Amino acid sequence: MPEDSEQQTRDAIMKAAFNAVAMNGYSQVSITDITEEFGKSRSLLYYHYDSKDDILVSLLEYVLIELMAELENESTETAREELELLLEKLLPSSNDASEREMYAVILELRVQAVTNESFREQFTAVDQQLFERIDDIVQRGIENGEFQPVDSNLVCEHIFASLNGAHMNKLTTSRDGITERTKASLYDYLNHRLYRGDENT
Amino acid sequence: MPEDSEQQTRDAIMKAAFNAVAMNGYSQVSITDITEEFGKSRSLLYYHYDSKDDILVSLLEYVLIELMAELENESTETAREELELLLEKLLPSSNDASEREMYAVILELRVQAVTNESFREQFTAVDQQLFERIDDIVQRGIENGEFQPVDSNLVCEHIFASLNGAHMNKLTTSRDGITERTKASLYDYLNHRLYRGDENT
DNA sequence: GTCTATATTCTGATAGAC
DNA sequence: GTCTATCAGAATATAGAC
Repeated sequence: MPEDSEQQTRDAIMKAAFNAVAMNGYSQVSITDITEEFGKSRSLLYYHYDSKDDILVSLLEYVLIELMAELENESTETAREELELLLEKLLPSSNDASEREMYAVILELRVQAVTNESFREQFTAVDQQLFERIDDIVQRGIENGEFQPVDSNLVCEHIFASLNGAHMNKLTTSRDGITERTKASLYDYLNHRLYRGDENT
Repeated sequence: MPEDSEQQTRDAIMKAAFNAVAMNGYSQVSITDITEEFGKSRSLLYYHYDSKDDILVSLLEYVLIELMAELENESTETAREELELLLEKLLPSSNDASEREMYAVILELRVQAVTNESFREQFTAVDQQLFERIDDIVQRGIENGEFQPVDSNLVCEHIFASLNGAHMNKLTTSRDGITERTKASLYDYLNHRLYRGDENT
């Protein structure tokens, strides 16, 4: 099923917009910046999209779809494996620059949700999906006895906040070893609050 | 010690810039917006500040100083009291609009740190201070036997990430009861990981 | 210190040729 | 579909009067 060329061009524009935002941040990005990343003419953007706003709203959809695709389920033996696989994707320890770019762009877009209702709706929906995804895993773990019988909502909410906070810390400060430390602290939490085995200290 | 009038004007401009960012977000704010909040002429801004950039960088300092002032120590009997007093300030449950504005503006500014080195330096320094503040309390609690003998760094890192994530969730999504739920999940964590008393479930 | 007026550059967007 | 040329308006910033 080959993509038609209209869709290819639109994708290329999305990639250009992504790079432009990654480079200078949402607050600085202009149509000219996107054009330069795109490599074609400025007016061509307007042939494929209605306005700058249209491009940026489309970028949000594009990025969120890409994110959710990366988080697709893989079948695992245990709930714990599934949870840790998901967390590893959501909080990659690698210093992979493209992973960082991805989460940086999402953060830039996310903050627009503070003052932009349509952005907020999209993030609300994605968070809801992600929350349910984690909740399913935790409940599965509780039911089959892998996990302690915790209040799943409470634990998921906490995992969720930790993840968002971890990205924030990683992307907006330069404290040493912040990624690894935040991650270790999340696993420490899971060890004590969720997993079985009396390794409590 | 009455402030001189130069400082008063600069403060008024800072408040105007704060309101302008709170209203439309960092990415949309213009000198004209700030002028309208300020109520005087546009060029007066340039008499007191060098440039738009200068105003925004100064706003960051202004807001961070205000934040740190709000978190000033109060003497408490127990470490737990001190910790919870601090967390209450950092994560107010009230739906106070001005508290929300404050954290919204900080978030807007914080995300600029992704692509702006001087912003990142400032947030790194503030986070470092705040981290040490929490770390002191936790260590005090451990030493006097109030808290469990945890790895203080690990626990503080986790509290820290949860706080940032809580603000993010609150400000960029509309999930129901998100503030209370995130907060409850943090206290659940403290109950099980830090406080003594065998209320483990 | 504060204003009005203006210079200048940049922005988003369109028209029209190919 | 893609380009060049161009518009109208908004942006930051400055000059100069009071």
